[in-house]
Amino acid sequence: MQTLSRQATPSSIIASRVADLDQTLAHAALRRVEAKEFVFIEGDPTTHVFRVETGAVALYKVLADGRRQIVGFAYPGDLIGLGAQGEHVMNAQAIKPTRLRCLGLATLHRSAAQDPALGFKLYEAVARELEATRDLMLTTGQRSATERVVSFLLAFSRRAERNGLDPCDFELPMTRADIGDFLGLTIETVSRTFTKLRTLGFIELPQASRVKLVDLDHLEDLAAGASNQD
Amino acid sequence: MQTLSRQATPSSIIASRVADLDQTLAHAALRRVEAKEFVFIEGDPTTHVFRVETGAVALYKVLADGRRQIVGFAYPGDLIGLGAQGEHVMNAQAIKPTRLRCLGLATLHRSAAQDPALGFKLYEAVARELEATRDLMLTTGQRSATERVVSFLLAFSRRAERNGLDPCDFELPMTRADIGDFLGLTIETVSRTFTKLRTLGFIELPQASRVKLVDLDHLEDLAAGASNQD
DNA sequence: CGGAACATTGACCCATGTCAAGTGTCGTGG
DNA sequence: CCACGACACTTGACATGGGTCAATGTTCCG
Repeated sequence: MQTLSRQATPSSIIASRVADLDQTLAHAALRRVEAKEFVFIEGDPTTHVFRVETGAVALYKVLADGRRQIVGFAYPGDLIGLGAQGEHVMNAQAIKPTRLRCLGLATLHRSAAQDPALGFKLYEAVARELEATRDLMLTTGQRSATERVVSFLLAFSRRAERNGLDPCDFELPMTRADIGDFLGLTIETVSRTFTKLRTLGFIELPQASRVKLVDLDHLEDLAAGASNQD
Repeated sequence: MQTLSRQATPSSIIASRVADLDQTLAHAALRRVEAKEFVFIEGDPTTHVFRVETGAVALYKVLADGRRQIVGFAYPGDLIGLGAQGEHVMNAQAIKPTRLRCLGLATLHRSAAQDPALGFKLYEAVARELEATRDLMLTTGQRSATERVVSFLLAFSRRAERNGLDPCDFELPMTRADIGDFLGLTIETVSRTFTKLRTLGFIELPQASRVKLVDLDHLEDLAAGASNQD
């Protein structure tokens, strides 16, 4: 979820049994969902928290007329369903075949009542998501189409790097429509921007979903707002 | 902070000593800041959490070239500074004379280590903010200028109502620039939209900062996306 | 009373949306 | 193995909402 933000430093003062959550999740029930299948939808009672094991999930809200805002993508290691009170206020839909660990909320609450470190850890997890969401807001609220797309690619690249993958050659799990609904742009604008970046020689696109970042320096400049003639 | 979302239901399973936070804050040091004065700025070490007692505070991030995204306004009762790890990643600036209660983070962490209910309460507080931020994202990412401004006015109206004030006649504490930077619009567009709503007879503007909502029904329609010819 | 900050209004323009063809690409069934 | 259909993506032509720039009005405070 912390898609557009740098990694937060885990500065918990309390660091006793914080492994508990991972522990519990490791033994939790596994659930498989196919691409396009929902993990939960708006209005569902919040019964579980999920951790993505493999695959990817899009989290989004929709307006009455169908306009859609993806508020984040969840990749392996990310938690989803946290922070909802009573019922879900958004949809979680797999964008590729995905495996999830499921943790009952009742269990979680019971544990949190006993273990202060756990409550604190939940707090930190949500705080990181909040941070990521605010960064995304800065992007959709203030940046141009090119800046948005480049920020998105660089954020994805950083994530790949953190996970020990090649930060300059990766497969995007989501469609252009997903990227558009994430960044507040249309499919066409996303596509045109990709083409522009390729023409400029900053990226390569061997296939639609495969991206190779060729000129990091210039990309960083674009993300920072060059071409606004400084 | 939950500016653009409906009130979250306080469904804490654990509801023992949750008054502790309010208790502590009631006795905490009071700080006064003038309009335009900062409560904290980006990069400041996170030493305190604040609760707004009176006044209003804008929370915002800035891009290198000065573009600004306000991610939320904090009004009396709202907590600010929660969720930051180590150092602040945004600015908190009073938009009118404001009084704040200050709570040392060390104290807060110490309490959270003892009282599971407190940790859980912090979690819920941040979760509510996350929800509000995501709603705002839906607005800035997908809605037209008119929809954004109307959503903003209606959200403000609901807040007034919750606080026992007149939901249809209120004083906006922030400037047009603040509203623009909150909604991802320019000052001029905000101003023109206000004028348009006045011309349509949906609102009145006795002064620039005073708004009277005259035709709630039509405003609700606009916020929902009427005029997109349905 | 004067000036600074804020707000409004107008004219113009451009980035991005919209609409409409095309062009892959992939999976399925003949 | 190929043909077909369904999607996803790209590209082009055109339209427009909202940004930019500039002038004017308003409010408030010293």
